[in-house]
Amino acid sequence: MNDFSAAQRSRVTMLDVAEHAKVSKASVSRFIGDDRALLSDAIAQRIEQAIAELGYRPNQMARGLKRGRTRLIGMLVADIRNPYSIAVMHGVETACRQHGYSLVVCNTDRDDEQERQHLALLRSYNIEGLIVNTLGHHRDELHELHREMPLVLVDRKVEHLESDMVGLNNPQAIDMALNHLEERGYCDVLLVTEPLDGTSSRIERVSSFKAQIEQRPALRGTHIETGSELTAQLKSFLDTPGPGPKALFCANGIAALASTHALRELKCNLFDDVGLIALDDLDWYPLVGSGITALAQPTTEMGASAFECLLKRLRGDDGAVRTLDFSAQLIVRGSTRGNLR
Amino acid sequence: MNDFSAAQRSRVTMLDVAEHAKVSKASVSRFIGDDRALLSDAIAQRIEQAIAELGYRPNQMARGLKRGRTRLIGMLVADIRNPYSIAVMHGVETACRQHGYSLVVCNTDRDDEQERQHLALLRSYNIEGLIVNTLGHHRDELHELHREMPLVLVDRKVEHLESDMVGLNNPQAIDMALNHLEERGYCDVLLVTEPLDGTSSRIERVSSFKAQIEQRPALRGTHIETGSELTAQLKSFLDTPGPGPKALFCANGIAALASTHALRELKCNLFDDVGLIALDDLDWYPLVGSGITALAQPTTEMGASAFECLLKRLRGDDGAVRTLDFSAQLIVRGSTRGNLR
DNA sequence: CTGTTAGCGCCTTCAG
DNA sequence: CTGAAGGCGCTAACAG
Repeated sequence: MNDFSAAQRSRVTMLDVAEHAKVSKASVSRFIGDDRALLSDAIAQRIEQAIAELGYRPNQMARGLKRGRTRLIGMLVADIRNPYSIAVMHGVETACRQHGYSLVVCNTDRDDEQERQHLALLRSYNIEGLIVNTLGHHRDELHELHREMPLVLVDRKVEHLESDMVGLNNPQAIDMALNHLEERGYCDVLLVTEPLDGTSSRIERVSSFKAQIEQRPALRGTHIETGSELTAQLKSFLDTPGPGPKALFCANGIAALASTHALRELKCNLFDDVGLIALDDLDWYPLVGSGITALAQPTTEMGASAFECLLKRLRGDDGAVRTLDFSAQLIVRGSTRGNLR
Repeated sequence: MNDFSAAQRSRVTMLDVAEHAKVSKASVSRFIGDDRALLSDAIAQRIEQAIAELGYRPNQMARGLKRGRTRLIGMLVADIRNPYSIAVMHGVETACRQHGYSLVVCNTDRDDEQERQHLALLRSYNIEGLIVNTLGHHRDELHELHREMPLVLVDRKVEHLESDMVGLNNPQAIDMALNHLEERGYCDVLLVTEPLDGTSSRIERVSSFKAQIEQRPALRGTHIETGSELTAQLKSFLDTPGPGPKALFCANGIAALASTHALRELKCNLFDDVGLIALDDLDWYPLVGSGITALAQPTTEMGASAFECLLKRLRGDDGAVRTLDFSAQLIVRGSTRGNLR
């Protein structure tokens, strides 16, 4: 087996190609780049053949060094095990590839220090743009980066950072959920969210919820956060007599998972004892009890949009900051059938 | 807003630091690298301060270009939406970061052509090592890459490619599953797998299954693949009288998802009509019916091991090819309670 | 159209 | 211990 610690040096370089084809490096460079129009057919063919024979691959690092274009996009993700993030990332990756970019993903595990490090790291690799799906503390670093490259926020805002962002139209989604619950005869709604923790989308959802509940005399609304107390809190919600049929509204997939767990611990009959509607649409929603009604986010599309925002900026667009709000889609399943006993 | 298409050029470079600290670039370079022992305290401090004042970050691209070390690891994933892959990737990423490496992830969406492109791409970025979790067609490319850098296969082998690999001890896992089913009184086991498609781990699981069924007179075993016929095939399995209580054995999380879907379509009473044990342990397993019994893979650990294999090779280890087989862990839930009606 | 000449930012001999 | 000089692989003016 080879000694990789010293390897690399053997790779075929532009000079090799040039010599093999008996042309100058510049011509090879032109062939590689978009300047092929400036080459005679004869020479182009010689180069093409030399490249094929030698198995030459241009070194992106070197190109990047020279041109300042690495074709690398960075993405900062708070929690790589959150299906929502994965889905968005999938959209981003696909769009990247279609445009000849590659994606470097950094998972912060919700840790601020890791966010710092990753930010520094991405910068050191000369990424051309950054997609951020974390809390975005380290405002200074972020600002500095944003001076050097375009930036787009996904699902969460960062205060005092003027950048494009793509996310869900939260008020609209809340409206859809409450309309649906109301239609199905639920009166007493408990919003379950992950701890707010300064996450803008969570905060928005809670405040929209509160505001809209105010406007709907038929509904009563309360809200809690996931955590070790969740089961007890749900029990108390279910046991306390209310104005009528009860339903949970889970603010994302993680909350839905936790809530369903808790309901099972409470020996609830899913979902005859209590209704449930959840943001995000995970593949197991149909399998639980009578199936969980969902408000699906167009995650792939959102990821693609995030990349396209970046691309526009990279192409020189310096227009006003854009905010893209996507609409959720209601997918009705058994958990909001409404015929509660 | 700035013009990013032209930007970059403004970043502070090693020369800036050198001038600011009134030393030579070489000294700054030594400071950055591990040669700090060769610097006087006085000069080191001047440099340190200059770096801080200017907010200097070494350019990894340039370093990589010169030294052939990019601190970049590539990972090729067949399906980024498969929770197993994500879990492994999370392990890899964490290990990478702990050792100062970064991870470039490429998702092939199970497409051979994309695998090709991504392979070429990763090479062009001078990654130092590669983790492969795809079918690994394009043997030539892979061989060529493997001459240049260490390679480790995850969960699947590639014929004629002598490289380290980490995966599950499949025969052992099958043994655990069958033991458990037998203990619980099931006699008629249907293995549900994704289409084999040349995926070595799937093939291994099926052949282990067949071989071990032979050895167990108390069990009857058959197997099918997921696909549009799945529901019909399950129905036929359930309707055909057999030697005794029936159980499904899903060969991975995807198969478990599909099978559970199908069982619901068939109006099965989960899991009183039929038992179920599944490889992988997804977070929703406890939520379905009486809960799905799982054989969990130590995914994080497997990812970390994959990276450590790479690291050893990078550090010069040229010993024999290693194969790391991890053990699954049985997690018993309601789906194999066994008291079938 | 084609080749020559400088570097991009950094590391690494090789002399002081 | 420190600095000067050359080059990693590639691109971008310049000249022909």
